[in-house]
Amino acid sequence: MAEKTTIYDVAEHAGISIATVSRFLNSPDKVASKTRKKIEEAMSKLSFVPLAEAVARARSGIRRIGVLTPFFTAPSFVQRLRGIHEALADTHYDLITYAVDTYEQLKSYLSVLPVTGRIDGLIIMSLPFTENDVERFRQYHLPVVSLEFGRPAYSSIEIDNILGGRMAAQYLIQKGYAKLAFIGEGGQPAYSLHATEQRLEGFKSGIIQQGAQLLEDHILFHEYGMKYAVECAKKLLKPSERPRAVFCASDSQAIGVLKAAKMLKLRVPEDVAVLGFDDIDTADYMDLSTIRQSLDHSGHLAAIKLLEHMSNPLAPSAKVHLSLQIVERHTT
Amino acid sequence: MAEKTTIYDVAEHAGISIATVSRFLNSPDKVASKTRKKIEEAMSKLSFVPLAEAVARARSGIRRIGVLTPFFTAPSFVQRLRGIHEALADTHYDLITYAVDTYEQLKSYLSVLPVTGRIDGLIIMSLPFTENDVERFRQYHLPVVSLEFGRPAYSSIEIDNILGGRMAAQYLIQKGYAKLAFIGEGGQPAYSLHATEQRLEGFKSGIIQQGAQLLEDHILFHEYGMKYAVECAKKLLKPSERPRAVFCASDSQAIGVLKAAKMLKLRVPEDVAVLGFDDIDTADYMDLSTIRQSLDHSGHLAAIKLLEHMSNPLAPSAKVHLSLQIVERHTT
DNA sequence: AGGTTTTATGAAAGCACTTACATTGAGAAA
DNA sequence: TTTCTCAATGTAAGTGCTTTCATAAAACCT
Repeated sequence: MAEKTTIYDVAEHAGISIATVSRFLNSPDKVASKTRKKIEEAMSKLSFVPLAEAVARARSGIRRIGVLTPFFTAPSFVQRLRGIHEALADTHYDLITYAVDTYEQLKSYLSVLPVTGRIDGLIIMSLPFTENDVERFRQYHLPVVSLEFGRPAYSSIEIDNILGGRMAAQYLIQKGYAKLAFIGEGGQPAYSLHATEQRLEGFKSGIIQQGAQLLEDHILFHEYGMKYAVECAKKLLKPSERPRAVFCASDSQAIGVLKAAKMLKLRVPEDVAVLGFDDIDTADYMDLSTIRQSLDHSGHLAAIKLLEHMSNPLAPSAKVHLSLQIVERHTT
Repeated sequence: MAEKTTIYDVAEHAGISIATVSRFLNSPDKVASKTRKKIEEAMSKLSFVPLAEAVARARSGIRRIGVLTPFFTAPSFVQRLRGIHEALADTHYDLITYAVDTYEQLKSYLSVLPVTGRIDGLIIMSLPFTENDVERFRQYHLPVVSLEFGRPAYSSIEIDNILGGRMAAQYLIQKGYAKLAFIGEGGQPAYSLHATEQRLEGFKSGIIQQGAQLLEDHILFHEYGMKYAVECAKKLLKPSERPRAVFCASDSQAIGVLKAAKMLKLRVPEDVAVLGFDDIDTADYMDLSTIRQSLDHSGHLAAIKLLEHMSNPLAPSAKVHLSLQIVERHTT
């Protein structure tokens, strides 16, 4: 059996110390290019492959962070992912994305990930988990930070959806719109996360407070997807009893409304005003007024917090509440 | 770092030495049953899992695929990623994304990833690499499939950008537009990938063939980003010598042109027609005519091909050329 | 040139375990 | 009782790699 080549062999062959070889493996930019060349040469000559087990042992960790995310299709998830990536860019952590499609999958990941040792830390994005899961995370010492959903006494980055709804109401009413409507996503119960409902709740309460109108007929839910959004919006905008302004629980939906309005030859905001939620990249392109929850930033924060938990298991868990911000563009 | 319990903890808890614990793990019959009991007790109480075992399990059951992608901000990357994820969904592969920001980073990943054994297969997305890199991949037996960029005799999923450009020209001319313009992304040389240039080349050749007009002033490049796109489009659309139709090397840019047109109160397509490239999700929302390269599908294909290479190292490498398709909506 | 900061490197101390070797104390044989 | 085994356990030296710290060399600054 061929004797394993180790970094010692490589080091000897290249006439340098093992430390430098190791450094080359982990952060090549810290090694002079001249040395780098020598190492590369030696490694390829000896066809060296580091022993994963030894690496893991020496690092006492696998250096991987997992992200549990709804099967990414919604832009908002991508933006958060971007924030996470950014925060991890100059650490030595690899990012593994676990895209969740069904409730079963979610359950399975939640129970398996802590045990298998595939990751050193986990970010749960916009997905619900139970106190049981938390218990398991604790037992296996898996640090977890969640986004857009939280558990008591467990770190998370959240926004105040109720407040967001209220802000929307206040803003629209103040702009002079009295007959309001709401469009949200129904669909998958597992993912709903109350976020939509909370936004609606806040919206309602704001409306009551300020004395405007939100007819039952003007509260609509539809499945995730542009088609549905457009369809739904058409239904909303057609009748004579048309709302003056529509608040959507997400930008994607707002874009659907925009499209429907165009098809019905309605001017925005002259005939209907549209307000979204999220401020995804596209919102800017489309001049959509919306409520910004700093998506990139929230991902970033989650990653930072997770790193803290990982480097210091005693770090107190904390909930971060991101502030929301009305972004006025040309649809309101 | 997940504070793993070690055999030291177990040993301490059981009041014996680590060697005995280790022995218990490896050959339990060498340990007195009384001691054995104590160890078992301590282990279960501390929910101890030997690191090496965890590593081994993590490595044997689950393999890893890396994706090298431009720091993802462009929707087209995300869609391809989605396709990859989808293809991997019911396999036992974890997906690790490496977001590349600079040329140095790219170089570093390309040279280090094959060596470190962190991944079992690699997908390179829209990023250039050299024959040298290919050599290295071979040497370290790392299966690689690339997207939107290829190497001779190496598996990749590509599209014919020149043809795409030609299609654009043909289509626009046939629609009756004679004065044409082109907008592409300049910016980072590392990422450009010729794609833009090739599309322009094809566009030009198509125009020559059919005898239409493409003034030098009507060929513009700008940096990546919506701001730049809009700015650039404004410049293009302002003067009296305005083009009748604009072909953009990407949908994002086309959206920028749409926005600029709106700001300048130009009707689309009555005053200017706009044709994009990619057919990203948003294109549909915006009713943008475009040339579709099935992004999701290409990611999917790449993943499938990679899996094939991984399970059978002798599988012949192959280039897949995806076909392009004009999607006519309402901007042309 | 002189001093200071930066960068590249090596020495050596871990990491979580394994294992060869040493030690201990019982029981068996003398 | 003394000696000899031998099973049960501990000690400590590896394992291949990472990482901290110190140092030497190079790059910057007046």
